[in-house]
This record gives sequence, C-alpha cells and structure tokens, in this order.
Amino acid sequence: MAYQDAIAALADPTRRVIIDRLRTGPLPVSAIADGMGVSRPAVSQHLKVLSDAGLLSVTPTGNRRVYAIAPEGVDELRRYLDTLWDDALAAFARAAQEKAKGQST
Amino acid sequence: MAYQDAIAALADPTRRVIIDRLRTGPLPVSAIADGMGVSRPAVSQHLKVLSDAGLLSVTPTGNRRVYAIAPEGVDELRRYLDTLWDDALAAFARAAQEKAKGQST
DNA sequence: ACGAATCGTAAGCGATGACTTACGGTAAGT
DNA sequence: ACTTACCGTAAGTCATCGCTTACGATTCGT
Repeated sequence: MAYQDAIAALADPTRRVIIDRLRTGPLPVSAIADGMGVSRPAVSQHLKVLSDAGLLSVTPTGNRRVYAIAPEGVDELRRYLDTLWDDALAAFARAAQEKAKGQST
Repeated sequence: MAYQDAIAALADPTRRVIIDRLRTGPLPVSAIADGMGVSRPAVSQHLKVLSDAGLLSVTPTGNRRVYAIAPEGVDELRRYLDTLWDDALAAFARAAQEKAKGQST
C-alpha cells in the first residue's frame, strides 16, 4: 500500500487514538478497545484500515491478535512529507527572491 | 490550526493534486484549476480547506488570489510523524528484545 | 463608465464512511 | 465436552464530504 492510504487512515481521529495507544508497544484488540468511546467491532474495522494502509502489523497469538505499529509504513509517509517540505522551502525561497527583485525595480 | 486538520486536508486526492501543482511555486486559482478534472468552484473550496489547515497561504493581488504552500504547516505534520516514527522504532526494538528474551527461556 | 474577468459563497445532490447490533468461528478454561 | 473469552464480518443507519450549478462582489481593460 502506498502513502495515500496511510494519509487517509490517519485522517480519522479514532484511528489516531489507536495509533497513540500503540506508541508504547503492541497490544491485543481488547486492550486497545478498552476505555475507548466506540464499540469493539468499530475498533476492529479501524484496525483493518490501518493494517491495509501498512501502518500496523498483526501477529495472531493463540486466542488473541496482537497489533503493533509498522515502522515502514510510517517511514513512507515521512518520505512523502520530506520531499514536500523540500519543494515548499525551495519554492518559498524562489518566490521571496523574485519579489525582492521586483521590489528593487 | 493543528496537524490534525493538515492530515485531513491531505487525505483528499484532489487536494494532493493541488499541492503538487504548487510545488514549483505560487499560482492563482485559475492556473491551479486549469486542466484539473473538477470545476473551478470545487478548487476554491479545496483551497479554503487547505488554507484553514495551514498548508497554504494566500496573497490577494489585484484581481487574482495567489496561493502558495506554507512551509510551517508542512513542518507541523513532519514533526508529528517524526515523534510517531521515534516511538514506533523504540516500541519495535523493545518488542523484539522481549521476544528474544522469551525465546531463550 | 461599461463589459469582461477572477474568485468566493450558497444550495442541493449523490456517494463515501464511521458506527451500531447481530452473528459465526476459533482458542482457552474447567 | 461445554462454556467462556476473543475477534472478525455482515447488514443497516446516519452524518459528512466532494461535486455541480447559480449567484454576487471586486478588479481590470477600453
């Protein structure tokens, strides 16, 4: 999956809460859903979206399914934003220079 | 506006196309909308969303309004992803270590 | 001063998405 | 074996979102 799916996945607030809960380490579904404002099936659906986007990895362990943040998926998004950042800075500097040139005339 | 709005703004494909068109430098609305698959009012609405999210800046110049990528908005998103990246790596390393310890037993 | 161009906004419509309840399937406990 | 716990999926509902057409406001050209 590409970075587009990752952005779409992170656009939802509930999914960002899930990501935040996994920041400290892997967790099973019930632990993720516990105390969150939505039902457990809703969490399952969000987990599927995040997994399909490459942001989470799953390891079935007996009865439970343990989810964890997948660093590669996050890195993809990071690279996209880095190139955007570089282009934005370059365009910004160029525009400032052109404006200064026009100003001096 | 916070990074949440920036993520939501970039989640839409049409808005990413707009961002891509502004990568090389500032452009007025008509130039952005030209050749894009949607109507000009639609582009205007997208520009509003991107501006509200802090990803674009506007400079009214006579008849036209020139839009440009706002580096600060992009940087906010970058920082969010960087901390997520750090946490993901740390959690990953910790989980790997715990698994190795359990394996050795 | 008058017509054309540029652009934002309002209203309405169709599609997508997030949530719920209900259900089925597999593993663990007794 | 039987019950309980854990989890994914299906179906349906309601809100949100992206798009279009129509309109109004401001600025440029002549």
